[in-house]
Amino acid sequence: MGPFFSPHTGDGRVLWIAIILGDSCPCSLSEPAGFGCHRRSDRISSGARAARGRGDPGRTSMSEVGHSFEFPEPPQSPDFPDLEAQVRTFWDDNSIEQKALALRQGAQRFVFFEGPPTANGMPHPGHALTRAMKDLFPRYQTMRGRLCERKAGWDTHGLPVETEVCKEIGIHSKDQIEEYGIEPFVRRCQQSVFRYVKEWESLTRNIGFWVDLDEAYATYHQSYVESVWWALKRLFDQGLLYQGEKIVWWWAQGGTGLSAGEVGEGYREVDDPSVFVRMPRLDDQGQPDGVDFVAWTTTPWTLISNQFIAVHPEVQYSTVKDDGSDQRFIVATDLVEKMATKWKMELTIEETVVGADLVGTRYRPPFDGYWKQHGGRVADLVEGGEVSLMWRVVAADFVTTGSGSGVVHQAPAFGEVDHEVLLAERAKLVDPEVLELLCAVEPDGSFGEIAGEQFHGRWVKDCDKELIRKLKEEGTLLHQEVYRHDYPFCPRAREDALIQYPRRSWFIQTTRFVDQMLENNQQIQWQPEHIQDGRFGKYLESNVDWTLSRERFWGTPLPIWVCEKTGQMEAIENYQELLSKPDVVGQEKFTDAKEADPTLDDHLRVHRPYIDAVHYASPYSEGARMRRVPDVIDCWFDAGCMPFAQWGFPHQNIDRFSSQFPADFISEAIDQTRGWFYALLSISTILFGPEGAAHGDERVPEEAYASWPHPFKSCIVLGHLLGEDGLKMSKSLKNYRTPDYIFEKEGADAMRWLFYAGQAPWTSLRFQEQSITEGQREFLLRLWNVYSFFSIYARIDGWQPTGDLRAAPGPDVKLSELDRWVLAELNSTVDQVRSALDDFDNLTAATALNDFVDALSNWYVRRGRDRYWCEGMNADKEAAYSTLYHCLVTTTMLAAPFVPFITEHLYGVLVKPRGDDFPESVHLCDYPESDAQRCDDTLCSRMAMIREIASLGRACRSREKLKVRQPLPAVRIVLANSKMVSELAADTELISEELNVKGVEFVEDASEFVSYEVKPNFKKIGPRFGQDARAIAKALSQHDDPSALVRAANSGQTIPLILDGDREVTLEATDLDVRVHQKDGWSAAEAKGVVVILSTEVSPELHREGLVREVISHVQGIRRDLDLGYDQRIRLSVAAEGNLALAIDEHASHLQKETLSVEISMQAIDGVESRDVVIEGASVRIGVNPVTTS
RNA sequence: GGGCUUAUAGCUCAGCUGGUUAGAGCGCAUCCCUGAUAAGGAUGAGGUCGGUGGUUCGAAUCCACCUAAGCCCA
Repeated sequence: MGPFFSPHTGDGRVLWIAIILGDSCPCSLSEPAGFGCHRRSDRISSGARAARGRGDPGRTSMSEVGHSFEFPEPPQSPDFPDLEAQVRTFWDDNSIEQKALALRQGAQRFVFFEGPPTANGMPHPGHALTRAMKDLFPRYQTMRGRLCERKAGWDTHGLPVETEVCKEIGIHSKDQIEEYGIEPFVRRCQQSVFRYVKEWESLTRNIGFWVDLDEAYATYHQSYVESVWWALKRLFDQGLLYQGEKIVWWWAQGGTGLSAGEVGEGYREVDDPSVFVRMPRLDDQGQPDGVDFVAWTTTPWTLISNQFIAVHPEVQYSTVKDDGSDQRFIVATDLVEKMATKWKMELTIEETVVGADLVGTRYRPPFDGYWKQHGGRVADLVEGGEVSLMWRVVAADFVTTGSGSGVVHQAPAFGEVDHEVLLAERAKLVDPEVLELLCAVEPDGSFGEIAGEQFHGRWVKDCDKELIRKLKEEGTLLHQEVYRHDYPFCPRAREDALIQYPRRSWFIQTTRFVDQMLENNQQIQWQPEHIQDGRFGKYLESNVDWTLSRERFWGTPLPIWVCEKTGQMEAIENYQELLSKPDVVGQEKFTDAKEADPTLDDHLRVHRPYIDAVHYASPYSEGARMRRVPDVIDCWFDAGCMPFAQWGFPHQNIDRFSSQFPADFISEAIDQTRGWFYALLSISTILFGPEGAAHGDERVPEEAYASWPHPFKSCIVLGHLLGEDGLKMSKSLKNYRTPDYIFEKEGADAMRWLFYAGQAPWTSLRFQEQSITEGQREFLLRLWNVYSFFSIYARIDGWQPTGDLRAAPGPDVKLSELDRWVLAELNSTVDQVRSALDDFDNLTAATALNDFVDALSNWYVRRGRDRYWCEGMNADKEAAYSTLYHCLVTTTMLAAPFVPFITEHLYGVLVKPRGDDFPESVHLCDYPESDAQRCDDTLCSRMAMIREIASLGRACRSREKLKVRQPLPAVRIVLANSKMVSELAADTELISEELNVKGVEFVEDASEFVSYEVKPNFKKIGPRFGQDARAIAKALSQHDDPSALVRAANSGQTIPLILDGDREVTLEATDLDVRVHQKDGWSAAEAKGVVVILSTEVSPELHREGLVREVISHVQGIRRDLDLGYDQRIRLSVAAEGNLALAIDEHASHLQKETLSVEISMQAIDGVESRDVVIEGASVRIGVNPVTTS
């Protein structure tokens, strides 16, 4: 054994490139600057590495020698945030995003609509989720070869903006805004709109959402506003935009209605009075007949404005007599007992009728104000005849007997449902207008004159007590109690109770299009599916006309001008049209302001108050002027116009609109169901549907009238992101971290992967930092480790891929079975990922990718590691490298839409060193396609069985406390399906290596080790035999020779079976489900269809072999502690005695090979790093001395 | 009060159109590996699939009701 004995060749030649290359570092020859060195001693912290700068990920490392190159050295452990920062810079410097678009010019489009966020609030992790999801599919489709433009957008209007500004200047009521001045107020609104745009842009950039921020649309821009105006004009001209009455939640002190969202914020539990009021029934002559309806309400102040009382048409009502006083009342029959208790009366039922029979009966309201004016009036019915105008019983389905008396007081001015009753009653009249809305309350919340002197001018809620006292005095009040319920208050003035109040508003007649909207909806691909007929479908079915107008300041002005004399109205579609009107004046309000302050945003030209100042001569009345109505519109309408307004259509960009309509894909969170999703669908339906309002405008291209669905074909509805505590993320709870924190710590890819691979996108997700780290380890790091493994050895061997981008192993490469297997898995993964992504299913795609990377790392690489260790190149090693490289590159490309940063980096280090023949970015590549030739289901299921067997073998070892290091004589395998035996026969080597056993034996007649259980294959048996399935199961389980059944099945014979002693059935092999179970007394483990029996006898020879592996293990540990390079030679000394010494002697060459020892000494060497280890209780001194070469 | 959704291991979640041993990851316990190593891996414990009733030969899966939570509306 010479000093330079080579463990590989055994003849003293030193073949290792690493050793020839120099004293320390095998990569020194062509080390690209800045890429570091793989030697352990060269290890530096990630921070220091970042400071050194590793160059851009696209850096090539062409060697000086011809076309050959070397893969760059992977860092010891990846610093993802650092890598991502480099990738961002690479994208920016090389305009990759723009190139991805340019590359697909002229290709079939994949249309994506960006739902505009508001930039006057800070983005939070939830926005990272939507942005990640919005990025995945466009990125994928681009790689699939389609052109996907992504125009960013901002939602800029609405009450939230106004509220923010109000907070800033310390005011909150509408009066105060007017006092402050609409002009400065609106200008402040405009200035605040992009307050957090920097944060939004940085989130967008950091998460890797490719979207064109430079060409972003903003809803307040003139061209956008004018598109909205165009839509409104079309609606107005078709009679679909009208003025009407609506009951709104009204903040009386602030003089404004509140949106549903704001009202929702302000609910709290309060005690309100609950009163039962007598309303005397009237006979045909209009005289009380001695029976009183008992009506119930929790808002006594609305009694003054009473118009009807309502009963449920199908509920039973009884006339009852109070035995004490002889008074008679009408209440719901079910409630008689309850009322008797409440009122402390003895009530006797005299007569019972159904509610419908009471309808039309007249009564007298508790207050006289309106009664005096309208008490005797009647109106003509459409169906003929007449009816008293008010104060009669009406039918209403919402009446319940859950609370109150079953008879409900109706004041349509102060309740939306009550108001609907009024509308329904109006519809029955020949002249609906005669049935006016009674409202005894002024807009400021005080009673009007009609309420009488006592209450006039006072805040209604303050009057409840006195009102009740008055009723009591008059004997009208039957009973009073306290009712605890939730009631809304102004969220910005916590003491101000809101009231429902009628306002005149502008409406869009969406109800006329309900059927079309439903039809449209049916064609949309929703995820999750239940949105279609569930939340969204139900919402459409219960559609009410869209309340468009807002009595506010910062929003798209409603483009209706009214003749001040005649009330005739006109809609205007853009500023230009306005200027073309006769004798138009007022536009100088804006130009003057602009002159005074040149920084004034030009877009404000079309906003309040400047637009309000513009008026023109009325064509309807000589000398009269046309002036704009004061309202602005609901900002949801703005957002819903986005498909055409983002282009300024139809005033410009007609072609861009038509090529980008409808969208293939949109995605937002669940709260957008009634928000953006509804706005998009309804506006598109009423404009571009078959009966849409856009018809007749010749600027509208044919493409706009696309068949359903439009304006979006598929939609992923995202769940909400929850905080670590499982609660909704909220600023006040401080239960979330900003996305920035994650970007800096874990990186964007880790966060994206969590979103895609963690759960279905619509489940609400608990955002736990820990799950980000887990996903990172499980997928990103695992992939990284495979890459790292590959690079280390490819560098050592100087291996280089050939062929095209993905460098699939060519026909001359001698693939091993393991290679063929991993290639089959790879190609089936390609298929799965593609079809899932085509179907907008990120979870299935991500799971398939994850499984593949797991198989690649934990089976392919692990099982094939030693193929890369042997010296020099050979056919098998070539196969191993080319297979692994092909898998890595393909996986990188497959994963690119999911984790765009790390894949860009991997592409940079795996592909770009090969030269300039390939796309400069992974995102400019075509998405991998599978090679059907490589798919092999049989091989895959066979390998799955081998992995199962290996797992069972390990379970046996674990149970017997036998380390894998200890070789064992044999493993016996029993398969339920004997056909698999021949398939697996070729794989015995794999199994024996994995389980460290000397022999593998497939046992067919295994009654010694296992017992058979034969069950029916219910899936086949069930439909065929129905009820007899159970009897068959019983007969099989009680069969006296199960192994005979198995033999019959395996040989393809039919199996006759007697049921319950007489009936006979015949089964085939496929009707059976054979299981094997281990018998006691053997070290065995079982799974479905297989039992593995381990032979645990350790002979002295095997024991010594185990001992040597023990020594090897320790030596490797020492090598690692000494930071030795992977190919560093050592001199080894083992001071061992007895059995151990014998073992070492016996297996010296193996020991040398495994530990890269040039020589082994059985005595301690002086001056050498050594350590004492314990092997089987005995202390052993092992010394390791690195060989220095010169 | 109405609509929709959800409920599966200690935690986070899979479980395809019903098929008889309900899966993964994390955590935990035990252990392995050490030439991907400030990594990696295995094995194990842990579940009457929210409850009750029904349909069915068979239900985590379908139906009804109930309970709890979330979202939306009122």
